[in-house]
Amino acid sequence: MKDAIPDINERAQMMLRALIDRYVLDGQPVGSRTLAREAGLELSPATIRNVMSDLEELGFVVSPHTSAGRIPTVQGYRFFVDSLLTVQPLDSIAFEQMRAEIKPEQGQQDLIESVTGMLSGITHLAGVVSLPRHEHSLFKQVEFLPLSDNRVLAILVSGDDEVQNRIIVTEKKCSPAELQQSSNYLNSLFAGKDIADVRAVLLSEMQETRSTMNSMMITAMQMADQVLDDGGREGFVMAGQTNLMEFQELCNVDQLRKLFDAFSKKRDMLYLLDQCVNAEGIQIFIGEESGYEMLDECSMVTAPYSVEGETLGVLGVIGPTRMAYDRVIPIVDATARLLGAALNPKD
Amino acid sequence: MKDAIPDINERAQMMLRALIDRYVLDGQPVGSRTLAREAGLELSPATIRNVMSDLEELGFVVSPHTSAGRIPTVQGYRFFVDSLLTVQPLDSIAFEQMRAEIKPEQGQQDLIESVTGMLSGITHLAGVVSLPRHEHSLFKQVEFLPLSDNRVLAILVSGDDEVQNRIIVTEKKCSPAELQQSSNYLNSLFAGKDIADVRAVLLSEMQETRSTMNSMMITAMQMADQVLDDGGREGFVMAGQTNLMEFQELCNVDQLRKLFDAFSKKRDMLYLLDQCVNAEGIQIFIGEESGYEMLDECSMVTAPYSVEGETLGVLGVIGPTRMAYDRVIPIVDATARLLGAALNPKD
DNA sequence: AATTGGCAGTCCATGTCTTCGAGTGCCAAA
DNA sequence: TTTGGCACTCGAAGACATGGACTGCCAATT
Repeated sequence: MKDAIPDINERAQMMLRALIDRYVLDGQPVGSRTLAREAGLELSPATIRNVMSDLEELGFVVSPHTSAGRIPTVQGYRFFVDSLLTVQPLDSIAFEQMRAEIKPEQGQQDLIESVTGMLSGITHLAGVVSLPRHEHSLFKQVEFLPLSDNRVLAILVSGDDEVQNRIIVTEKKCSPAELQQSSNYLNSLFAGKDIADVRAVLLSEMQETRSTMNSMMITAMQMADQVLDDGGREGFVMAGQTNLMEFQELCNVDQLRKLFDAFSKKRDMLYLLDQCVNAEGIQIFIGEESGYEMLDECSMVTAPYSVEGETLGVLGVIGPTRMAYDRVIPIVDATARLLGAALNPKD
Repeated sequence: MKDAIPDINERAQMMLRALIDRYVLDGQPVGSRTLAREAGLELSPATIRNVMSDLEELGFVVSPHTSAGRIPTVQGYRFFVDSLLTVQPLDSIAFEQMRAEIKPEQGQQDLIESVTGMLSGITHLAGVVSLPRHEHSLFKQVEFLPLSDNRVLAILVSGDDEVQNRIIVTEKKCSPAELQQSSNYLNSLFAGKDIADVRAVLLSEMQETRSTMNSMMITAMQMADQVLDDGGREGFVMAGQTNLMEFQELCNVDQLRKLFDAFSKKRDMLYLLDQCVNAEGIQIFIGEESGYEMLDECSMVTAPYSVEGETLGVLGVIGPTRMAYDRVIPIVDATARLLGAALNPKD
């Protein structure tokens, strides 16, 4: 009873590390014999057992039943990644290989998809990339094309050369000439401005100076309002979900189904990803820490990606709790950097 | 040896139907007792056994082992759907419900996705819809926007108001004015023409009359060439894959993995769907008939959808061989009609 | 005080046996 | 042609024994 601070001495730490390393390999509970052989320390199994007993008391490991070896708990992994894990940056050869796989020339959507695929391909886990935010992108150009009746196809080009097209419904039927007028008007008025600002201006204008506007202007404003309402056009891209089927601990169909269903719940996934977008660097959710029951057996390693200091989104991988964090972390990190670079317009 | 044509009399057919109906319910081999109780015929199990023995000889059923009931073979299903199955058209209430779920106002991509989701939602199977072909769509308008260096963002609007945007690489750096000229030129020249024709004209023009064109025209032609090369922009949309996890016969992880991997092989899936696009109405692949090993335990029910008599694509569902064909077929059929209608521009 | 070897005990995985039930095939009777 | 009866087969499920891989604890050793 001398000290409440647990005696988590160097040797015990070494053992926890060795145990996790071993457990990551095959997912089997690790016994004292095995550890004695593999830990590098010259100790007998009996000694190991004593230490393991301590680690168990600290909550870092458990045995699934009386006469089984130990497996790491969530707390065990947490301590491991926080204090024990030394990540070395990706070696430059691998980094260059990854860079070569990313072709910034392509459109943004394709870029994101190829990055997601790469992420899952390299790690053999499920890769996920949230679509970049567009909040501070610039209004570049808008075009309107008449469809049937009072439906109009609007094409909005923003400063980063992303094109959105959307069908909007107008109050009355518009002639091609009217549409042309409207787009000219909007283009001359707003070109180069920040889209978020444009919306704000638009709304106040419409309320305050409505009477002084002619009908063309009103129509133009109303259409612009619809176009610029991005309605939270957020999303994410996933790849390699089937990789998770390789892991026995996820291999019962029920578990898998839960997982896959979760992946298709856009709202939940976005919420989860949003939690990571504000963090500085690599974030690691282990098991239940994510707050989502369906991801209980899973961990998530994420990193935000950014262009010129502004964070645009998050990317990462989802895999079983027993993943090779030391290998995965640098890969996620590198991918975030590379994606940021590829999205930088002045490359 | 009197007759090679098997004596597949009415009663035997009734039994095969009853057996399949029963087997579809729970996937368990069906024994003579059960059938005697449920088939509606007033016959003893012993009689049933005799008939079953005949059906087995014909290859319509097998028993997985000596003392088990019978299950239908692929040939059994085939005979069932070809000769025994009476599909009644979807009742009008259900049909109207489906119609209400399809909103033709939205863009084509969204439409396809919602239809795919609906298909899998209603059938509890995996739904798949191939993207509509665009071969005979009309050239409506093209716009060029300068990006960095000699990259140009091209926006092509076709007659069905689909918008494609693509980054093309030009030989030399183009000024905005030049781009404007080029697009004007192309728009005036080709507006309203069939895109396939436009390409053909383009190619011959470029070769024959090159000398008489000014440089702007050449540039315009070259860019148009890149834009119109649709590079087989074909694809498909899938939904509800996780529904397949409900079926025990697909529930071992290996099988599932094969299946899911197959789903993500774009090339294979397209080939498979292409096989159905030429058929008139509902097509049914049972088990190995698809020619794809990974779909051995699966059946596929498809129907082409078309607008004004021209087939644009295929849609359908993928599920276990023991699916409720009588329920699924009318749904697939109705969906194809509804999608065709929703895609019809003059709705 | 830390480490170690030894020993009893626990628990799971595996294999064997048995039993039980569902189902078939065949035969003789109706 | 249909039916009941009977022997037989096979798989699923439970009981049981065996072996192996552990742990926990204790006493001996360093």
